[in-house]
Amino acid sequence: MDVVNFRILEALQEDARMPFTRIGQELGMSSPAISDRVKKMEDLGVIRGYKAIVDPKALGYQFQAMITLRAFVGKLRPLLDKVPQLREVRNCYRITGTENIIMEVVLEDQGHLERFIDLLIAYGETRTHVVLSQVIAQNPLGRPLAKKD
Amino acid sequence: MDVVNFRILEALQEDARMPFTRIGQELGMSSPAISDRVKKMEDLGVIRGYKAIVDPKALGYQFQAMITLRAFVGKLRPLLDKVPQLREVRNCYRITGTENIIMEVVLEDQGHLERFIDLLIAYGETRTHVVLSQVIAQNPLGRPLAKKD
DNA sequence: TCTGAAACTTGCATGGA
DNA sequence: TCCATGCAAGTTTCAGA
Repeated sequence: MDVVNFRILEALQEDARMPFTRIGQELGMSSPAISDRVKKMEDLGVIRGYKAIVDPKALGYQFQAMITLRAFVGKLRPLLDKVPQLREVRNCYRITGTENIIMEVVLEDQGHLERFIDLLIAYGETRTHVVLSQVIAQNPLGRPLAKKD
Repeated sequence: MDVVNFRILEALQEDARMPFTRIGQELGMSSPAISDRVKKMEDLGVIRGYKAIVDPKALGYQFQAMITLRAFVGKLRPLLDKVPQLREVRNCYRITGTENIIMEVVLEDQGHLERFIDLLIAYGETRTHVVLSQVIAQNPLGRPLAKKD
């Protein structure tokens, strides 16, 4: 993971479909050299995949919400098993603190929000925060400053 | 936005680098047809871009955290202006509720977490939840069920 | 939306630093 | 180990229908 790899990561986090030839041009390298480095980073798990970023609003999802949940005793494991089946959940984290879980969800309308909360209250106490706007979205990950290599 | 477009979105959310020829094969269409539809969805803002998904741990970030913040009077706007400059912030949302802001951050070590919190307390009261694990990451967005088109 | 041709990109093998 | 070159295979783009 030298400076060149971080430049490549920067480019691919900005546009995952950027051709290796163009990345190579910007770095003064050939495309096979870029290709090799990318493959290596994929194998090492540094790059976990490439995803199209889709706008929920444009698809008809009126709300986005962050929901925290404090699981009832014995209900955390069942919830963790359930969450992957919920198409509304875009991201879900186990966290420290009084709440156990925080998830980012997309909802079609108010009725959908209500049904979704109804589903969750079987597992724990929830707090819902409707998203007003996204200030930062998928900010690229840069090189850690403390890293010495 | 017909069913074909949703199939294309599905494919590109799973792997943004998937060739249009292969998407076309799976849908029984030619690659120019796929290309046209993708370009149209880009122009409409349905597809906002393509990003490589990078593993923070593999880059040397030891912690991930969700931080909520309740801004002091008059401090919300300055914070919103500041947040885009913070490389630690991967996502940031304005939300409803007693907290105004929730952000997902990556941190190199405990000292880094401390410095970051120190920076934030000038703007409001924070609550930090260290991420233990990510249960769901970037779950693809599907077709809204209520949508009629 | 498809076909077909041209331009471009990627993958692979070889060779050099 | 890392990179450049060259070639073959695959992909995207553009025109015309």
